[in-house]
Amino acid sequence: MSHILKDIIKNLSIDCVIFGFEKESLEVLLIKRAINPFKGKWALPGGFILKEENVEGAAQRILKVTTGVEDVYLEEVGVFDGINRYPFWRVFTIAHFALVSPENYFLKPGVDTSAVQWFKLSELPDLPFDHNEILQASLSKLRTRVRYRPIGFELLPEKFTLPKLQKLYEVILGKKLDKRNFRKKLMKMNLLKKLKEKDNENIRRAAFLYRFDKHSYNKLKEKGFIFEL
Amino acid sequence: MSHILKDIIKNLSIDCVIFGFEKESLEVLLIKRAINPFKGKWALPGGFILKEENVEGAAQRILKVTTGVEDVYLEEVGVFDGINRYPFWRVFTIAHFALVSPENYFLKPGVDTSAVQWFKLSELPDLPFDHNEILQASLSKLRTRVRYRPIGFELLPEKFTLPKLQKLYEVILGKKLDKRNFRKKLMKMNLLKKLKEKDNENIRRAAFLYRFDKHSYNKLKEKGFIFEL
DNA sequence: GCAAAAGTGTTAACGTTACACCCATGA
DNA sequence: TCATGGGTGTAACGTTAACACTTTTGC
Repeated sequence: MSHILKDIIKNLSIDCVIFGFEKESLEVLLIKRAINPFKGKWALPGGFILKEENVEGAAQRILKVTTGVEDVYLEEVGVFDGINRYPFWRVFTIAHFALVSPENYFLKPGVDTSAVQWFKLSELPDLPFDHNEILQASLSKLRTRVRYRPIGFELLPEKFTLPKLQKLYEVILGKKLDKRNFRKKLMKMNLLKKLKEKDNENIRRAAFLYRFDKHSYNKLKEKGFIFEL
Repeated sequence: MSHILKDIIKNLSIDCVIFGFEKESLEVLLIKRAINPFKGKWALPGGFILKEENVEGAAQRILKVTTGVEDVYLEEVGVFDGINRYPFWRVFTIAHFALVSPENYFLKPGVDTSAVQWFKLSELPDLPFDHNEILQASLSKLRTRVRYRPIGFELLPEKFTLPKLQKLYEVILGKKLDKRNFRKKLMKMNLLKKLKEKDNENIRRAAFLYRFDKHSYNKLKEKGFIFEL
């Protein structure tokens, strides 16, 4: 850590599982550790909390300085408390997951990290500490959460197509969805604004772009609307 | 605290909202603080984590020594992190809620507490620290949770009647439920075992007693069953 | 015998699921 | 012109919601 010891709360850290969706699959951003313990191993980005920080602030700072990823959607997963989870002294860690649209960010290995890289869920290396466990818990929370909160959009660029969104849900939930039913359900919610533009990717027929309308969502939510997919 | 300072992790505490259901209403168990800060005020039971403890163990110990409530259902709500939430030094607290069937326990004020008492939700005193906020967050989590996990039973004695169970859900969810639909839904789940006994309370017609069948639930859960009410 | 709470089925409305063809575009 | 993925409606089904009367029992 670049912070001196007296600045940090020694017994409390943050670890983040950063999820990204790219090339039709769900990926996790790992850092290669440049310091001990586990120097040289791929691990979740993490770090200690500074004395004057709150939890969310610490998490955002740590993501930024270790990976270059900035100002992202973050959700607390829970506290991990294994007595020997950190080899040098007792550290409780507050696990989070972050949702990121990979093309929005330039990755740059930063503090205490020698590399940053996306890994497909199916090609994850074995992780040090209790990071495997944290990853599983985060994934499990993401899968439940994504059905009841409109957070899937956080994994896509601001403008996205319905086929992409559907693929995203299929990948996260691990099952195929019916195209017509999926669209019908989403459209009835009135949360997506159809744009005049189309997607210019290298596919055959271009798909219309949509934007998630956060403002409408907040208004509906106040009236008791509950997102469900 | 009765523990000397070197035994505790100074920057990490536990606070618990203990919910109980009695006389047809939802109540919260508060303790009267016997030490500073806020000596003499009603507050959530809480305390510091010991160096060799895990979080759940600490929470169970704290509940036991402060209120006499033992071995209860506990769920983590989240970390509360206000920089000045504890006036003497920086303390992050891991908030939990506990579910308790009040008649199962003898309350006894213990470590650092001079009294223990149930308060109706509608008659809560103003709480010190960020305990009002913790209480609201816990209540909100309970309300969501109770619909998707069979945890309502934790608030009732082992044997309970369907009218009591329905009342419980009505109180937590804040709306009246249809008797026939409620029973139909529950019965179809095959989670309740009807007993031969009836309730011997001072009411007119006695209601049959039921027991939640945890074993069946676990088996169903493995097969993908999701409780929903 | 009456007041108070327990118990019990049916129907209509609604939401979910299943399903197949035409369209636009680039190669 | 054909291969690829985008876009669209309807009917069957299952689930939820609405609703009223009979039973038991203590007073």
